[in-house]
Amino acid sequence: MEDYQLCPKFETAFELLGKRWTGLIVHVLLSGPKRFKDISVLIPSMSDRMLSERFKELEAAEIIIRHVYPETPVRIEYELTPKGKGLKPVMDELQKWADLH
Amino acid sequence: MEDYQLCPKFETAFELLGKRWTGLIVHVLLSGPKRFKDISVLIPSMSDRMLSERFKELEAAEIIIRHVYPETPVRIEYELTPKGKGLKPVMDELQKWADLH
DNA sequence: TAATATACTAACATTAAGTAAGTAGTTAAA
DNA sequence: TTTAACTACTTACTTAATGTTAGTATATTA
Repeated sequence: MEDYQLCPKFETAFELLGKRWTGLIVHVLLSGPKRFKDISVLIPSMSDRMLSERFKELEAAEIIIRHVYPETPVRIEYELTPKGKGLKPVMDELQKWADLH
Repeated sequence: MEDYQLCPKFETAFELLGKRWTGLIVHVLLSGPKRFKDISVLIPSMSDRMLSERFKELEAAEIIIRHVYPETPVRIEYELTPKGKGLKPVMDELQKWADLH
């Protein structure tokens, strides 16, 4: 098979999105910024431990930003960066596929 | 947050594609049917054990079909089903995103 | 007879994820 | 004024997923 070569960028993308929960978290954030608790309620089968870990990875990959609002009690929100929002077409196509099959 | 509810079909899609290697395997098969060895060469960081396991899962999910050609030696090829090929737009959008970021 | 090839499988080690409980900081109720 | 409640996590431990290495079955070639 010489008709194909794997693109490294594509591989990198899958190293991230191929991790459990990551895709769902991004998908949920596409509907707007959310707090830790919001997401853990929206994806109840995911543990807090995983959410915390995924948030850190997504922040490091510059897909989300963490906003700290110094209210009482403090409010923390996670929001997609432009890079993160760029995943919308991917999610939209996946949604179409999921609906169809 | 009452402005959002997770779609079960979407969740199911991610249970599959959110597994390591699955997305890359599908992506590779979009360029045509391939043999076991071909894919293990194209994705060298993946072990045979994983490829074997993922093939079974993808076959069970009706995303790929396994063809056995009784030649000598026997030739076995894995091909995307129409359902599997339906993932092309998803992969294309992800490729665009990967190129951009 | 030994070597090579394909398409796997098995046994075991390591890493990732799941589970349950706990922490720190603050607010409200008894 | 201890007690409880809430948010955003972290820690310790268990189980599941993945990685690593070696091996199997069948056949062809040297």
